[in-house]
Amino acid sequence: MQALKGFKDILPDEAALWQRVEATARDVFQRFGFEEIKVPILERTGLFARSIGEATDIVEKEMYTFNDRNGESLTMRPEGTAPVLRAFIEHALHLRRPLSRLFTIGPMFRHERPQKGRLRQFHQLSVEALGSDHPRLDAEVIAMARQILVELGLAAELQLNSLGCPACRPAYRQKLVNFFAGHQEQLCEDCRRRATANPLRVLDCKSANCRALNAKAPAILDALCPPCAQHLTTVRRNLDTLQAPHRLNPFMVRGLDYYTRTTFELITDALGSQGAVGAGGRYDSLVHRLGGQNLPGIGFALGIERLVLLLQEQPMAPASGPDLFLACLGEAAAEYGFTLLHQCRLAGLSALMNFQTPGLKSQMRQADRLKARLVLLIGANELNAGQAVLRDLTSKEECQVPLNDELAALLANKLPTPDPLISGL
RNA sequence: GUGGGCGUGGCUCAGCAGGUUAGAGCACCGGGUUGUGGCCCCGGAGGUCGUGGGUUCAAGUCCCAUCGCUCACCCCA
Repeated sequence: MQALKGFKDILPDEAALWQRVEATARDVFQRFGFEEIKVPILERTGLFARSIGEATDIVEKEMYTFNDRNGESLTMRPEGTAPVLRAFIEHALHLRRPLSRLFTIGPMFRHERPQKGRLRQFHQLSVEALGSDHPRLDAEVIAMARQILVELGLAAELQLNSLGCPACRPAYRQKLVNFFAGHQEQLCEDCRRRATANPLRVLDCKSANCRALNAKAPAILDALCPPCAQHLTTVRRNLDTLQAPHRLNPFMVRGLDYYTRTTFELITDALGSQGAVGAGGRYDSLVHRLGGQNLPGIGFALGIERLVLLLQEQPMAPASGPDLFLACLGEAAAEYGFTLLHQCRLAGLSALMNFQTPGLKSQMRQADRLKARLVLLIGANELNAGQAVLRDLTSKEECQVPLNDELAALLANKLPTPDPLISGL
């Protein structure tokens, strides 16, 4: 038995990093006024077909889609925006606040060939801000995405582009089609196909010939209508105000059809061929397209696996172990220790003991390998004397402590330095 | 879907041009005088060499197939 291709178990060591990612993100979300929303993993297939776009790769060949027992076509969500917007519309959240700031954390599914930083079940921090088309919102959301990386101690380049709106993009698209039609022989095989199907895609082709040609192609930034151009300018100015350095990348294209105007990516070179740790953009007509009011919005997603990969490349602080290890010698001591163990836990300590009660040396070694801070030694002598030996594993200091009902509280007081990150949750 | 690399004890790997009981490091368990850890020393447990077929007197080592992992392409967080 083994996990499915592209599906991965997250073992405890790695899970610790996940917790750090989530805790950091939640903290940032909270400060920016974003609230959590939890939505289902399974949705009707039509939701994604309508939102992501019928002709996208995701919808055409990457979705986990199947019929349920009623014959209805269901899909494991390939991204977070569509389900969140569905819930937003279904529960009329726009009536509760003028601007809804939502985030969700969870698994997404795409049937792709796995590679570094890409799995069939992957996880995202997904953010949506609904109800405003103000460029300050763009800047705020983008700055928030960046801030999560900053607070994780990660570096990434922020790239920005605008894809225009229904007023200007179709015309630009046509200009591109015409341009590429006149230079077909200079395009790579893939791009000849893209040139008509999805001409924007040609712009981010990696082949040298295409890139050379792209440099001469009509630029989207020149084709933006005045409102879109103004929007982009203001977003950039606001990003500068927030001291969020960014680079304009007119060749940046998104894989989902619903984006309008602002798009952005957080790029790193440490993830193999997967450059983006996060990406997003504005989608001013999506809520309406999904059957809701005509409400603008903007969102982004950060790939948790990718963030964890980046964190793993950094020097890691050694994991901390339990506060206390109870080394019990003999059955009577173990019996006593088992009760004390529980009292210590109720008093707020993380505590462990070995139920088999092997030799003391063995238990000491175990305590050491667990990275326990204190060891309390209880044997027949201690039970008789009513005093046990408490050893600090780092300082090697030992002292006698009374075996009474106050002991758990006394031990809890001996450890006045809780981890600030954990206690802040 | 396409292409490359790889599949040996829990992990990282070594196994030379095919030849006796398949090794190491880490991790794990035990011991180094009777009740004290981290270093060191000694010992122990743990492997159908991914799977199936084939070649051969003999295959972890060669051939074929298959499965899986991995990296890249496509695409994407």
